[in-house]
Amino acid sequence: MKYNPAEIEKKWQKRWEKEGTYHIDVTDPVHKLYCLVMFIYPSASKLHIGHWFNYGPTDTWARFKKLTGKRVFQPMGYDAFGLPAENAAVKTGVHPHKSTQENIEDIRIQLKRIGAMYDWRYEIDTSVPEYYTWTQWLFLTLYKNGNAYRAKAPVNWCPSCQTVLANEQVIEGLCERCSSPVNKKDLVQWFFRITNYADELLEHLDNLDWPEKTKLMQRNWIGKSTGVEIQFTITDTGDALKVFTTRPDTLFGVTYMVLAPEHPLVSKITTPENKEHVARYIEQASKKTEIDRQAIDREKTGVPTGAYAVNPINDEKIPVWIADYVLYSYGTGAVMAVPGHDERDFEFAKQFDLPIRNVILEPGKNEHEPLEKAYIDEGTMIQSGAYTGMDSKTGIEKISDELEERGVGKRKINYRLRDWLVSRQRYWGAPIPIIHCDTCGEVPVPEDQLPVELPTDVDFKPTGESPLARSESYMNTTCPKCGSGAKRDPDTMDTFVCSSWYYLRFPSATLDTAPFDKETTNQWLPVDKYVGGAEHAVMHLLYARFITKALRDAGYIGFDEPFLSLVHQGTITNQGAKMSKSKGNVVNPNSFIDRYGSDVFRMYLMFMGPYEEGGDWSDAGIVGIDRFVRRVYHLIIENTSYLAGKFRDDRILFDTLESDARNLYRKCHQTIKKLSVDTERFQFNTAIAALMELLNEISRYTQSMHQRSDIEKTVFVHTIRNFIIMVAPFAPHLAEEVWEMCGQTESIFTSATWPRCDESALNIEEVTIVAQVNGRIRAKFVVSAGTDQNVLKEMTLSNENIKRYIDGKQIVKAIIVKDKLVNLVVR
RNA sequence: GCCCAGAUGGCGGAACUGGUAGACGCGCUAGCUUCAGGAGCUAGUGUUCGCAAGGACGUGGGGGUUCAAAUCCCCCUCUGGGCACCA
Repeated sequence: MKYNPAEIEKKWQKRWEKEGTYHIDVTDPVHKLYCLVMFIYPSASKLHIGHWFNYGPTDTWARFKKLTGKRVFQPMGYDAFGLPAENAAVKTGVHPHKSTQENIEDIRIQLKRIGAMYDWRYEIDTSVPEYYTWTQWLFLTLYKNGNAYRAKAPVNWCPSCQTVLANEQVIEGLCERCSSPVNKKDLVQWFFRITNYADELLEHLDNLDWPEKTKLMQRNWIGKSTGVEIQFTITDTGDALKVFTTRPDTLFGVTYMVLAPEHPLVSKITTPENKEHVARYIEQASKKTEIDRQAIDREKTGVPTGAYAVNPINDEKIPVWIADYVLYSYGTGAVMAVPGHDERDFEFAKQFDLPIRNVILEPGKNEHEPLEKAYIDEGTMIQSGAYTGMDSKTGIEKISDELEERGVGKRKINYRLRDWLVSRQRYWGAPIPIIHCDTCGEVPVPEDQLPVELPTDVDFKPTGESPLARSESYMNTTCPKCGSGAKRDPDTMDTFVCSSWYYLRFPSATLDTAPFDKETTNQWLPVDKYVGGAEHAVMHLLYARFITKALRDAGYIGFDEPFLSLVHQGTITNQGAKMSKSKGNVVNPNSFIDRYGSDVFRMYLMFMGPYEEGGDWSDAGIVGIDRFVRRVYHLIIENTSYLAGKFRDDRILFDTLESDARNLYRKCHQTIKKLSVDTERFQFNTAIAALMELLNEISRYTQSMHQRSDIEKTVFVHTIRNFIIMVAPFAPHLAEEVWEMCGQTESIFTSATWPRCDESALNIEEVTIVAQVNGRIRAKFVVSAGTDQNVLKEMTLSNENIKRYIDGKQIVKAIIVKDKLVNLVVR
């Protein structure tokens, strides 16, 4: 019989579905394990290799855990709101609801072909009212707790997408979606107060089993810095000018001040003769795109305001400038410039011929040498009044103390993280459940009036104004408070809001009275293993952590973190480039599934290399996995007479085994050990290699099966049964089929348990000793393990080839490592 | 510019706390088989010198530590990822 994956895979997928093999009863949390892959974005109707690489291996891990006795909950859903669907709709005229639902239909069929353990009864779709009702509930919950607010702020605007963007969605000054240059605009927008949680988001990273790289990215994004807010005084007006610095030790080196062009004090302190220049500069700065502003190699620009400020440490009068290298959104929007010890200030000072003062002496340098560039590290304080001679580290503390005592400074912590801008001027998203009333102001839609349904009869062409604003029937409503006529909020939510809480929804996917059942949620969450792309390191993953904490504080859940353990699959590239439609290098998995089957394809993806590294796509080796799978299939067909027969006995005593039965048994248990460790750690490539090694050994063993003794046949059956169970997570359909051939009637995933390693069989009995002379290998010999060091030395000395290298020489030293090597050092 | 990760045969990749470099697979070579299919089996396969025994060289480049380095330290090159005037 020939291995026919198409037939076998169909058969088992049908049977799993019919029997509900992977159904999980969420009311019973005993041995629960919540394994989650990032749900799918259904913008295109085809699964690509990246999806398979995400879902296949994760399913392997989940199946492994199931076999070890866990009750694995593995759901799947659709992140269905979002710009790509809407942009496609603008182009094709097909309504995004229609295209999204059609895509989901296609995608579901393809997902099922993977043959993963998804419990489809818990499927979710973020774009349907059954889901977004609760996205709106989430918004209102944050609103009630002061974590959602509306404010006017300079925000990122994508002129192509015609909407605002969160900071996280601006990549190098370009829109994350469409790569257009992003502008700043002053707009009233909705924000989530993620900065309230900045410190906790930073601190809790330490407890998470996440890739260090990802934690580091989040730490950098949060960007905590400790310093002092120092108050300078504007001489003419008496206004306080506050600046934040991490280097109060350089305070004696301040030679000018700089305000961000947007700083409110600018208009007040600018002297009449400078008004025109300043106004022109502000005008120009506001027109720049983020790219222009951020280009680091660009020359610094700025203009003096004509005002002066007084340095509180030495009463020195210094000029105040405005320049766009100072960001209004960070700290106080103003800086004290220390050109001697800050690269940016140095560059600016050079540009405008401002004085540069050396106040931190670099170790080994002469105080009177002029600075060639800013010295930004620690050193000895000089020209610093009473602080001269102090090391800068101490100086930071001492000067901070003095400023605090005198009431002109305060220690402060600043974060780079900004509040999350969640409103969007687009159509295909969850409407913001707020009503604007002329008398009552902002009024939240009462919960019992949710959902605020997204109307379908809207012209969603992007114009920069929210499409919903054009729908009178949508916009006009009554105020829930006073009953008079009022307007709905015309914006929709960032799709990252939908995905910031979906993991909470899964176990309660069908619940229609609440976003999630409190008890079930607290039992099944946090997610035990979360798998998805590293591109979400700071967006989705940070948002989800924040939402979890906010809901905890609102009293809905009893845990701090949503994802205890995180794995990122690597990226599969093609010819070195990320696969994308525009590059035309997308590889369609379907041709491989048709030819080799799902088992072979997913296993090949796992065998290609380390899971977390990904790699460049090549189908060159897939035949290797195909051969492996067929060899397994044929090996079992040829031996069913033993497998289904009387040789089943798991109580084999290793000590009674001899020769190759002993070796096979040992190999079997070595493999069990390796598979258990490697599969747990997502090291699928080496796990599969170990399975191949075991198969090679079994094949050799079976060549003389007919003349083997009963005990030898028993060892064979024992090994092959364990082998099938170990193959099962990697090639589930194949495993079911051969398991059935062995006379089993129930699914391997419900009837088998992951084998336990017989430690007594692992003792290595023979070892190869490497004999070296001066560190170079000159001979090898096999001895039994534990052979005495002196014996090893004697054997080395008497070795013919070794003799050639030591004759006539003096042995200075002999290094002998038990069971490993002998190294003779001769002169 | 700064931070992080990496570089191993013709190819994908293995290698525990420094102790046989190249597991496993692809490819290639030879042989055997077959109801000739994109099949199976056996042996070989880092480079190089040699009939062989056995040498020399070898983990991006250069230095170092050590009896011993893919592994530890320093410098450099390249590749991938992140941040990008955050004071």
